[in-house]
Amino acid sequence: MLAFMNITKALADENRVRILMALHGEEELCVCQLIDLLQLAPSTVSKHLFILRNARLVLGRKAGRWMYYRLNGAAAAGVVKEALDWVARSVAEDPVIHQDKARLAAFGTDSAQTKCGV
Amino acid sequence: MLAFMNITKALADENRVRILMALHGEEELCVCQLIDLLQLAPSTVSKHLFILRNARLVLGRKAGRWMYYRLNGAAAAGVVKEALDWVARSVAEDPVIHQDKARLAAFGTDSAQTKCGV
DNA sequence: CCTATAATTCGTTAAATGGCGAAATATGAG
DNA sequence: CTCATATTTCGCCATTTAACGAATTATAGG
Repeated sequence: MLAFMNITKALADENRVRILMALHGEEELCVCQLIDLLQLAPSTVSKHLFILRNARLVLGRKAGRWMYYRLNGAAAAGVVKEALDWVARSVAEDPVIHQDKARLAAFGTDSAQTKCGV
Repeated sequence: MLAFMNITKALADENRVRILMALHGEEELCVCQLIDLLQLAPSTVSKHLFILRNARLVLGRKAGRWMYYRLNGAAAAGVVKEALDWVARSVAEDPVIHQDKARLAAFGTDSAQTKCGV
C-alpha cells in the first residue's frame, strides 16, 4: 500500500505530471531542461524529481555535472508501468502537454538554450 | 487536465482508496457503513465522498434518509474507468484492503451493525 | 589548486489538506 | 407537528506540501 500511495501522491501534482509527460516524449532529459520547461526554481524541480524517483516512476543517471532522468520503463514493476501508461493516455491531448512538447522541440533546435550538451 | 488532476488528487489519500476498494467488492454501500469501516467522523467521511464524487470516481444515490454510493462503472469516462481498474489491480492484495473486506462481510451477517437496512 | 556550474539539501513561508465537532438540512416515525 | 436519525456544510486546528533562496556537494576546466 505504501508503494502505491507513493505513486498516487507523486501523480497528484500538475508539475510532476508535466515532467512525466516531457520524459514520455524524449529518451531522457537533464534537470536544467526541466527547470527551463517548468520555469521553477532548481531546488523545486529537484524536489519534484526526488518524489518521482521515490515512487519509482523515473530513473536518474549521473553523467559528469549533469543528471539525466528518464521514465522507469521495462525494469519497472507492474503498478508503475500501468500508472505511466494511464497518465500518458489520459493527458496526451491536453493543451498544456502539447505546449510543453513544442517547447521541448524548440530547445532541441535552439543551440543557445541547449546548455547541457544534449 | 483539471479532470485528470481531480482524479489523481482524489487517489492520493489512503482512506479514499479504501473507500473505492470497499465499493469494488460491494454493489453499493451507505455512508454509515463507510463510517463504521474507516472509523472516522461522519463529517470526514462525507468530505472524502465529496472529493471522490467530484472526481467522478463514485456516484451517489439518495434513498430516504440514507445515501448510497457506488463506483462509477459503465457510465464513466475512459480516464475514470482506467483509474478504477488500475487501483483495483494495484491494491487488491493489500492486507489493509483484505481486512476491510472481511470487516464488510461481517457487517453483512451481523444484524446489530446493520443500521441502514441493507 | 581555484573557479564556475549543475544539482541537491536545508530552512523558511504560504497555501492546501485531513481531521474533528457544532450547526444545518432532509427525511422517516410517532 | 415534533422528534430522532443520516448526512452534509461550516469553522477551526494540526499537519503536510510546494515554493523559494541560501548553503552545500560534486564535477569539469583553467
